Amino acid sequence: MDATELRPLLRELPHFRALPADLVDAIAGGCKLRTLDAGAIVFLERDPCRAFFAVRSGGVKLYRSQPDGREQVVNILHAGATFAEAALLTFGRYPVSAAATESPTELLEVGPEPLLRLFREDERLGPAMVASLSMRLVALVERVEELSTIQAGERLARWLLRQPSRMDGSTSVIELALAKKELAAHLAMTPETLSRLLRRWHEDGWIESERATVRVLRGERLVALADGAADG
Amino acid sequence: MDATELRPLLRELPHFRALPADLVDAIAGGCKLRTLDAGAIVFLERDPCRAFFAVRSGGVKLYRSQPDGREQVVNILHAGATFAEAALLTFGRYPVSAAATESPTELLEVGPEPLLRLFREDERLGPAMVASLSMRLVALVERVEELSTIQAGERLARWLLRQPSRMDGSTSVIELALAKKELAAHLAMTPETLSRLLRRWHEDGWIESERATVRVLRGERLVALADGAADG
DNA sequence: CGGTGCGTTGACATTTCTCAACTGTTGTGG
DNA sequence: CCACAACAGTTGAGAAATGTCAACGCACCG
Repeated sequence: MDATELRPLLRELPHFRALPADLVDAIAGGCKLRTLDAGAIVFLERDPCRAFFAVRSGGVKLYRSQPDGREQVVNILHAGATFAEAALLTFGRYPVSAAATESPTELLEVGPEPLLRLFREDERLGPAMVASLSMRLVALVERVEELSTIQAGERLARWLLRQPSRMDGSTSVIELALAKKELAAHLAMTPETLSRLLRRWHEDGWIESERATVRVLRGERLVALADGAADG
Repeated sequence: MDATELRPLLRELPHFRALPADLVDAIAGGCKLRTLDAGAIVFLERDPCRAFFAVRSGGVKLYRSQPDGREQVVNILHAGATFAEAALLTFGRYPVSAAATESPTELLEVGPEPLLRLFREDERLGPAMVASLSMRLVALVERVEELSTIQAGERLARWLLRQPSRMDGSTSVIELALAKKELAAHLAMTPETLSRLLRRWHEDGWIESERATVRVLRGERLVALADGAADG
């Protein structure tokens, strides 16, 4: 895998999309490709930060291990996403742990030198990274907003509304990118509660749920729930 | 208020701390000082972004208005904090609303031109802003982690542990920077639940709570709760 | 001194969790 | 290719935490 093959990959990343070819080539020279099995650890929180990563295929979860042994999943990333670039530029230590969730998962590993050099040499990289960090910040703010809502059904409705969906006639179809167990944790509820919510909405006749697919027959119900309507 | 008076103020800001004096002077020339009463709106979400702000005195809350009229407080800022700088560089629109919470609240308003010029001219500003954004990102991740915990007492314990405190003998004293009503909203619980938790812990004899002051007599109880121990 | 709003308390309703059992799917090894 | 193990998901019953509603005290501000 040489720089020629890596270049189109890098150009897909939000941080580098706007950069000229020669700079992308420069950074491609410092990359390594890692292939992981599900469960493999990329790094642990508090590890010294040696590189940042881009997901080429598969999936990666970022999580924090809690003192009682539970783990809190902070984010789940798929192809095209990058992570830990901020840690590389600032803290020197990773603030979260990262592990692959699929087999195989291919990661592009970018060391500090090319990135730091780039940062100095191209003044467009700074604003680009600020932009991409800002978008994550906004996404996190939305997640906080979502979690601050007290009713479990409202949290789920809000989450569903923010998922990418395709239309099939008048029903919108959402493919769950997470296992239901993980989705439940993400929404601060138990898998049982998630299961019961989906069942109740199904019995009320306005969603269909099969495997990892949710079909919303009446979107206005979802919006009403997300806006705080009691779910009767 | 001329650049000479503004300079020491700017040097206190995380983004500009490391910059040489001449650049700070340059940016100080583009600043305005605004004095607000409690409740005054600084900007509304979706407003076009004209400037970013630094808090000189008083307090500012960032919040999102929800469709049903409730408002979700995203953050509360005091002297030394900056906000909206990322929006200024990237989105063109504010993602949240901002309003003063105290009378008087003094804000330093920094327009886009000096900041953008600085960004181009000094390659240290980019990494500095990335660093400061990263710290906010980490703080938000911690808040998500906090909110993802199901037990209200555990959420409160975690929040208390992250607050600045001064030691008084073997007890740590925490001054609440928020009204209890707002703290409850911040922790996704009702004011009643917050009140009952503090009372129960007081009856159990390991905290004292008066007005906006909480004295933790036995810190290990707090840590145990934050680590997921049942609160009996 | 009277209002306005925060904070507290109690009684009650409800949601949500916990625990346990069961089902279905997936992947593995014989 | 089948049997079996492991695990996600579902369901039910009961318990516990937390929200709701209403009333009251208390501080702060005009």
